[in-house]
Amino acid sequence: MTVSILEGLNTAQQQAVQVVDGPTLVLAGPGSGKTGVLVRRVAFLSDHVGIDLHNVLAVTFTNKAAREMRERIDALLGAGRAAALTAGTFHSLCARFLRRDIVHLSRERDFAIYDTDDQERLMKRVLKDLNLDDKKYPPRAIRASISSAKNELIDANQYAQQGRTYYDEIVARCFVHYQKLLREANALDFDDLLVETVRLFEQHPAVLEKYQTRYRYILADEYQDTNHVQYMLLKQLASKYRNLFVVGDEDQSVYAFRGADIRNIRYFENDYPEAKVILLEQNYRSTQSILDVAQSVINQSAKRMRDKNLWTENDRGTLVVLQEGYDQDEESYLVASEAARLLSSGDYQPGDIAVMYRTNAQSRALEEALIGRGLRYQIVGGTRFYERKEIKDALAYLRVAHNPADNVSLSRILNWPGRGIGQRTEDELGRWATKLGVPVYRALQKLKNPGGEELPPDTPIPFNARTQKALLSFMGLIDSFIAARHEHDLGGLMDVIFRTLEFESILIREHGEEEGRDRWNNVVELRNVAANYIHMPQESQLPTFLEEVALVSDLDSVRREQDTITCITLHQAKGLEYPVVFLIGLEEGLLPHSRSLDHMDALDEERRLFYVGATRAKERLYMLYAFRRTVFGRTNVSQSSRFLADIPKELLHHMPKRGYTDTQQTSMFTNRSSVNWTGSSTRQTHTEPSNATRGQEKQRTSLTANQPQAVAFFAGQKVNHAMFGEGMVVSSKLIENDEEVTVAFPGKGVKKLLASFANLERIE
DNA sequence: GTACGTTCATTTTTT
DNA sequence: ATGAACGTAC
Repeated sequence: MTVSILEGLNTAQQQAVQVVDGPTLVLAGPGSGKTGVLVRRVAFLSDHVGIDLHNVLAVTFTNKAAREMRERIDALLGAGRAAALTAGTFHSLCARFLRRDIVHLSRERDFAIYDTDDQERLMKRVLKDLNLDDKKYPPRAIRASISSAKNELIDANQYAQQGRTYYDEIVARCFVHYQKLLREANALDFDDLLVETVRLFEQHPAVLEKYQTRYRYILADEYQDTNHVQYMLLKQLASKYRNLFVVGDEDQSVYAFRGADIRNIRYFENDYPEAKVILLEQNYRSTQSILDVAQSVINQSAKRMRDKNLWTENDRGTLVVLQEGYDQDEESYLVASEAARLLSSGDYQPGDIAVMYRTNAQSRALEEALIGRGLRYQIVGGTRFYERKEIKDALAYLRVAHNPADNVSLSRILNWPGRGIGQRTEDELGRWATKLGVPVYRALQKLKNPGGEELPPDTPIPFNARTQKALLSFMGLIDSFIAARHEHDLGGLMDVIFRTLEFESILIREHGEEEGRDRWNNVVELRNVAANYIHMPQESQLPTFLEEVALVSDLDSVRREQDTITCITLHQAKGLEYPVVFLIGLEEGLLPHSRSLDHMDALDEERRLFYVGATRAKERLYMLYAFRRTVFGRTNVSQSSRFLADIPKELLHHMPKRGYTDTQQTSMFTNRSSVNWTGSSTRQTHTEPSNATRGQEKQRTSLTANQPQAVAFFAGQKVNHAMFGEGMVVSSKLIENDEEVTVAFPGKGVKKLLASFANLERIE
């Protein structure tokens, strides 16, 4: 039995798998098989050491990783065995702990979980209450400051005490009030989930003891990405048995922006001086060529604690390709062409190919190019499914039905769909509720029943008759949903809500026939998710659903489809691997991102991001950048990424520049509205090219073929015009028997000119 | 209070 | 380029 668990592992891997007791730090390079090690270690503990998996806790980076771990354990040990294992992200685990032991917090059992958007809405309320100008103090920034403070386990009082600047003082005041409103709404934000768990453990040693005893063995993946709270949690949980097994790679630390601290690796060695340190340096994933390129970039990293010596027995493989596109459209066009070429060679399937980029915005041009080629693709992330407006609105109704104190959700739906309750009324309502010291919902209840208990009889109701009527009818709606919650299961409740509101008609009224339908389809998809909860007792369906919706990221639901090309951000790509990888947008300002240019640490993180991207590739790596790029509708000449300069020339196959392939053609023919932006981003895939797209392919081919003879002007060329003076050609294309030249004239703008009329003079 | 037009800010990256 | 936020007109 043990043999099969250790089979095919190298010495270091076997060593890691077989550690029984004591703290262990595994420093694992990319592609070193660390997931396999984690899985087999769990299997080993179970089958060789005889540990009940009920006593094992595995912290993973995504819920998807947890699910995959379970599947692989089942595959190794037999179906169902992994069910006993506790596995999940810090956030889901903490939510579970809190849910179970919430009695210790002086709060009701059920709490709402506020995501970033909810937090920001609440922050707006905070600023309003404190009479602060949200122009001067952007809710986003305040939210971010508070979030980082929480990640450092700094509470509002401490923040107030150690605040130095005036801005800190403002944040401190917001922090205090923000927490107050959160508690009133019976809500915890993302950060609170972790912070409150640490506090729970601090204040109630018995509770901590319970978990310490239960989780005799603890494993944590992606340790380099833990922040301070997470570090504390691990420390608390592991302090009894000290069987903490962490796996990480400082070179792949790319989450400093959310508080991740690489130093946690060093702290680990301080906290557990007896820790075994195991290095996994052999890479099984990539070809030597790819690894060389990745190494040459990461070796320039400013300071690394421990130089790893990554090596592989894999073949050298094909050279890494470097190519410049004229602009982002051509860059994408080149990607699509090469992808199409690889696919037609028969060596690869769409699922073997991934395109990676720094920012989500970069996926647009890419998407158009892929559609233009009729390639199937999926965009991971982007606008996340659960962040779509229609989904959030639908969820808000469910959340209020579950927890009427949830003021943020209530305010979201107060006037959606429009029912004559405007800003004035909402503000008034908020003030009134504050005065009464109750959640808005309770205030509304009093409006409904003025004779009721707590309301002093002489309290004036601050609304006129019409407004009052609107508010009361809203209340009727909410109360009917609250009632429905007890009569129906989750799916039934959704049906009631969507039918009563006439959700579909609202969406169509607001967004028009086509987009409205798309949005409604998203809502239907949400409704379909309810089916997953059908086996649960009715009363726990809604809370469980709401919790999972808040904590499950889109990446968790990525289906690894074999027939779509994956488009994904570098961050999300961490931990994944593909035979073919395109890294696009390798330019100064993008990678490294402009926001990181002034900070050395941030710059280093960008470098690691590059490294992460490059090491996702197994067989073929393409690196692209564009000569010019349009950002915010403004076009600038760009410079290739400084990281490219760190790669020795001989490691690259530098593709010659192509003339400007007139990608304008593609955009012209691509009917933008046919691109479905509203569908669930990870689920939706472009299936087959529309007729229009097919026709376009034909035209495009013939155009490209004729172009060299026919086009007299090309991009980048300098020209002189009688009226506008000197300018530079942006693009040129054939129109019937003439040529339309787009020229940028400095100070005079971009003009479209017909070659036969404009009398353009070429300048060399 | 809403409907429309205009301005303006917006893009890191995520649980 | 796109969408949210603000202003003016009903």
